[in-house]
Amino acid sequence: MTTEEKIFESARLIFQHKGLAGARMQEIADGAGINKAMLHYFFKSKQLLFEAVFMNAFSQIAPQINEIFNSHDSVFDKIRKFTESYISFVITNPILPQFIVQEMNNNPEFATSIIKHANRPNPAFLISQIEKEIELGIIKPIKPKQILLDIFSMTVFPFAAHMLMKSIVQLSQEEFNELVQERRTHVADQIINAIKT
Amino acid sequence: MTTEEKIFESARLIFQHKGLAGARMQEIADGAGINKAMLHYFFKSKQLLFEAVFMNAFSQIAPQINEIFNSHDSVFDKIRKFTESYISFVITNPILPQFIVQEMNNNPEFATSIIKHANRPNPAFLISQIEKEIELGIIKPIKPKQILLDIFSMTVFPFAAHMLMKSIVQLSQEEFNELVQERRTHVADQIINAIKT
DNA sequence: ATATTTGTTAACCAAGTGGTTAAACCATAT
DNA sequence: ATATGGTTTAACCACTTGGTTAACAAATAT
Repeated sequence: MTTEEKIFESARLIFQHKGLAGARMQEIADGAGINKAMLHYFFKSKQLLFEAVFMNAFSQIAPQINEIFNSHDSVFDKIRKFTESYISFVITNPILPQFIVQEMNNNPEFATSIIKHANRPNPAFLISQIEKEIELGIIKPIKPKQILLDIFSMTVFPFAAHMLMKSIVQLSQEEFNELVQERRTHVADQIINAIKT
Repeated sequence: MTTEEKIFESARLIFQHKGLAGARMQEIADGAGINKAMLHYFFKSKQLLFEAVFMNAFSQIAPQINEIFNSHDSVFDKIRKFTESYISFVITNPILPQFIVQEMNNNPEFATSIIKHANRPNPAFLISQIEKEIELGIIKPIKPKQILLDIFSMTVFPFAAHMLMKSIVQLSQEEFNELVQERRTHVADQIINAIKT
């Protein structure tokens, strides 16, 4: 692993756990096992190092969404594939959703500007597909964007609000892990049951 | 408004927008229009001032949940009442969910210790009620805790992940506001349609 | 009236912050 | 071998951070 990679990895861990404001350059350097000056040698400033980490995180999340949303499956199949693959992915990267949510909220100007450049998810095709299936009588007449909010909410929230959910629903870590595994199919079942005619 | 209240209000605004790590004592003092020393005079330290704000936020969220969850309504009525009243509440306090979620994730030791003392929501009664209605054939056999996760996810996530949802689902602020208003009934409809036999 | 407690301020402080610099290190090309 | 380029470090710097102090003002109690 090159020094630059060691820095990036350490920065990723610390930024994702403490956020931009909570992270310390010295701590990132210690985590990478190198001198603090190297951070600036490779990444110029804290802000730019953070942006590298954030862009990387966001670019891991975005393409998956487009790939499935723009395929040629039926809406129900898309919902099944999306929740299945997305929850599987997030299970292996559980801090990612909360990191992206948090930094987009805390830094809205920066976040919105970044996302215009990145190939952000585009739900337009899926939305028109839902409208068609509503006309065909396959799906109940529900605003497509409400359905999208439902899907993302049920998929992502238990990870983004990990500690809050553990506390409110009174879950042990094992119980949480088990529920979240089951959600790979549960979420699609719930959504489809709710919207099918 | 007393000086202590002015400090608390200013601290609330700044902590909720920037988090514990991002907030600056000087900025809080400026917001309250008083000298920085007064913060320590009334609240001893940044950590304690933060905890006062956090506790207050959490105590606004928690009791509502218990009140509805432990009433004598049917499960479906509870779901309708909860989503309706909770979304209405959060519409008037839109930063609250993201604040609580963020600080609980960034500060897990503190958060879990706080919540033991506060009268945290207790879903035990509602869970046993769901189990009963499953046996009676009113509700499909679904793990009650999955249903709870579904309810909280669909209710809270659009607020907690405000910026992300606006970006991914491509919502203007007006569109977001409209959808969120409709969600007061939409969420209950979706959940009930998904779980009723 | 006067002592005492409570509220308020400006000035200060040590520790930490992100960031810089100049010198050293080290591989490789000449 | 040695000049050259990128890599790495220790020491440093200006500035910000949360927090303190000592003096002062303003109520309040005596």
